[in-house]
Amino acid sequence: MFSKACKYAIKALIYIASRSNDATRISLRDIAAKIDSPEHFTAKIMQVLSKQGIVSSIKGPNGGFYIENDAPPIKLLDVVRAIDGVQHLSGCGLGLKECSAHQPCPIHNEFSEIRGQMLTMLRENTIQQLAAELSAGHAVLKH
Amino acid sequence: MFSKACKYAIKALIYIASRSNDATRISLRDIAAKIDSPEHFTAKIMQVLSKQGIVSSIKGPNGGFYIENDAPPIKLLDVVRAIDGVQHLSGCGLGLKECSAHQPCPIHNEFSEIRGQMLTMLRENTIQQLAAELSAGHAVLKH
DNA sequence: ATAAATAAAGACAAAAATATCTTATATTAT
DNA sequence: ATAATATAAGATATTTTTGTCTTTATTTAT
Ligand code: FES
Ligand code: FES
Repeated sequence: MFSKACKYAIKALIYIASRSNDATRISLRDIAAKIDSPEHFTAKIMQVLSKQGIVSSIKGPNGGFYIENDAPPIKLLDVVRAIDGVQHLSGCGLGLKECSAHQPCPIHNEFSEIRGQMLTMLRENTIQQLAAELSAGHAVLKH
Repeated sequence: MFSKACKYAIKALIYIASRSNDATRISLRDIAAKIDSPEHFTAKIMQVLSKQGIVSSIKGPNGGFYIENDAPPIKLLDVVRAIDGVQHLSGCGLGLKECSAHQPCPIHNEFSEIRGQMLTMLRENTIQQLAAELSAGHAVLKH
């Protein structure tokens, strides 16, 4: 559904958000440990998120990643778009060059409806909301 | 969403079904041309489908692939399961080792609902039905 | 029988995704 | 200033997916 990179990105951001109320910076090592991801691979993903302005970072001792307290909510869709690209969420389910109701593939109607629900879900859910779920102990990021 | 292999498989089967009323065998070359797929890669996929009993084949001149007229309907889910595997449709959206309501990831509720709708769609739609759409000119398999 | 057509099988290659390792650079604490 | 910490960047490796090529086996038509 999503690439591993994208899953790591979402989990990392949720973890960071869940600890960003107290202005602490979260180190890469800590992130990788808490979401059970390869550290250096995660680093690359974080760099993309950082460049896109989705997460902030500070170098040096006590440095790390953080999300501003007054930052606007980060939609899941923003993250998926940044990592997997938009084509991933608008392309034809059967791989036609473009998805259109004009020249649809055989599953266009059924597929595009579900894809639309997925898009809605990704638009309506924010990293901050999900971080609250995590903080409340209602969810986990690793097993 | 689905792998390329799986997309090719679905398209190939729909094409075959759309021409299987008249007991003709469809050659690999014809399939690849009509669904715009690499011929030998498609061959491998067809072999998997053939071994799983999803499609029938006959060698030699005038040989090719076909679907019995009185064959039971092929659910899209059967095809996805054969090519991409079942994990693809039951695994956690964020990559946790297993998806469970007991130890859910932060997007479990939202994700599993959509995944369920996808499963329902794949169960309710059959290759034969979609082939009819194609035959009626309501859909295409390539651009 | 022979030749032609075709699926089947397997070796090989290329590309993409994922993962690891190394070095550079910036920042803070001492 | 120096050392320690941590992000940033890039080179390299591994794995998976996708794609290509070659050979074999089977069947039909002649
Ligand atoms: S054309 Fe295939 S999903 Fe829209
Ligand atoms: S636990 Fe993640 S989707 Fe169910």
